[in-house]
Amino acid sequence: MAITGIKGMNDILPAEIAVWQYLEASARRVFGCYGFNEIRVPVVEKTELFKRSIGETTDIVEKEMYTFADRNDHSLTLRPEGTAPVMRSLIQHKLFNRDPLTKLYYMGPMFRYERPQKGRYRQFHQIGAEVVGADDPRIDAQVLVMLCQYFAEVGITDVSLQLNSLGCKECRPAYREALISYLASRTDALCEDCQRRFQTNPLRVIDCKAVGCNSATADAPAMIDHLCGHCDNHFHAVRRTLDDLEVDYEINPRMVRGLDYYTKTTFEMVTNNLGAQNAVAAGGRYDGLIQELGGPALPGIGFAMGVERLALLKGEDSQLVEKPALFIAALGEGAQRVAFILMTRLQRRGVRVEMDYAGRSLKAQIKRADKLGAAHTLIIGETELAAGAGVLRDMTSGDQEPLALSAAEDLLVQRLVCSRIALDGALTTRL
RNA sequence: GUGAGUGUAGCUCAGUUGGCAGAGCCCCGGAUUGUGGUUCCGGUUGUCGUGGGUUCGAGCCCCAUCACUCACCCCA
Repeated sequence: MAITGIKGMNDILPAEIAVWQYLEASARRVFGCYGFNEIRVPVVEKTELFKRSIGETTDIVEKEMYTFADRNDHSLTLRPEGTAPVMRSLIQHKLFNRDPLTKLYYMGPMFRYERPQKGRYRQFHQIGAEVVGADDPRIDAQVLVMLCQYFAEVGITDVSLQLNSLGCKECRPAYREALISYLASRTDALCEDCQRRFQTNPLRVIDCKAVGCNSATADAPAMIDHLCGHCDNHFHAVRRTLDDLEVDYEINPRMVRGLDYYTKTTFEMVTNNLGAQNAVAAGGRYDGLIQELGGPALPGIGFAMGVERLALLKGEDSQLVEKPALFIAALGEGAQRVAFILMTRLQRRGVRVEMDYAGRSLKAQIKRADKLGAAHTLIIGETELAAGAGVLRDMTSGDQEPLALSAAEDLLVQRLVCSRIALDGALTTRL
């Protein structure tokens, strides 16, 4: 019996890696423009970190974490999300002392023990960004603009940005009480889950998708109508800035977050094209988190995107697959020897080159060149070898021209590097 | 944790009332000397998820088990 992988933890095979690399490279490029720098933190942290940040009573902490004891009986957890580890690192290394405004991004695997389904896996990947040190509403807007630009640049268009405010520790408790008393008057209409949780986590009830709950809470009080003066001003300033920047968004007063640390501005990028899952990216402000984790009272805001979900939306794009610039088709032992040396020299100089090693017919070799998507094929047979000139075939047009073997290396480097720049140009304009 | 569905070639899937294990794609070779994409011809590929049971005979019927998928839930 062969050993298989673990449920919900997937291999990303060469055929699908092009999209992943594209999504990651695009994030680096776009986030870089906004002044973000990458940070890499471990995949494992002390369990306490997630309990303190995400919240003891959240589903993630209660039943979804991969928690285990190491050989010294310390409780460790595979990170279920990225913000808490990044904040831990920021506090530990006092990054806020080097720069009052810290902008970080990260990408990597996260782990949650859930039943896998479409767009939801036990090991999944996030690309996230965090800004620490500013509570200016323009920062909220900037983060949202950056998020929207990312989606535009990677060509994922069928999404919408949902915006809400969850208030702060000044105004949320009062709202919570108002919501509980509203819900208490109509518990009969709520689904089983909501009847249980309306006391512990009433905000979750207005986010419930059960039809009963949905209609029962239709005119429930909304957080955005109960914001304190400060939060209300902040929310309006964020909206005004987004309007100035012509960013499309919808206010969704029922949107709630699954992690306890969120305050004020919260948002989700949602889609209808992911089956039961509709969030591709989500985030918000977390003004109390850093202090809660033992750091200074610094405000923060950030988001995370699900890479598997982005990849599902993006789909397979053959244009993203790396193709050889050249295939060398050699016939006969002497030609194969020359071809292998030439191929290696070109590879050393940065050209993607392929050849055949099985001594196949010219027809079979050209067929393979076509299949690999090579832009050109250099044919070297006995006659070419004797004449000292190969035949360079343009695989798109079918045009062929002689190419002196003595000068082939330099000519091909020059030519194929040029075509590579043209290809990059095409990719850039396509965005 | 709950529910439903599906397991047959590398991939997508047929398989009749229980009677020799199939197709398409992929891969390999060929269609007058050494030229790809279209077409035509030929070929390779199997623990029918696994273990039991019924039967002269099981891919098909029965029991168990495992895996996967989707949904609930939750969320990126």
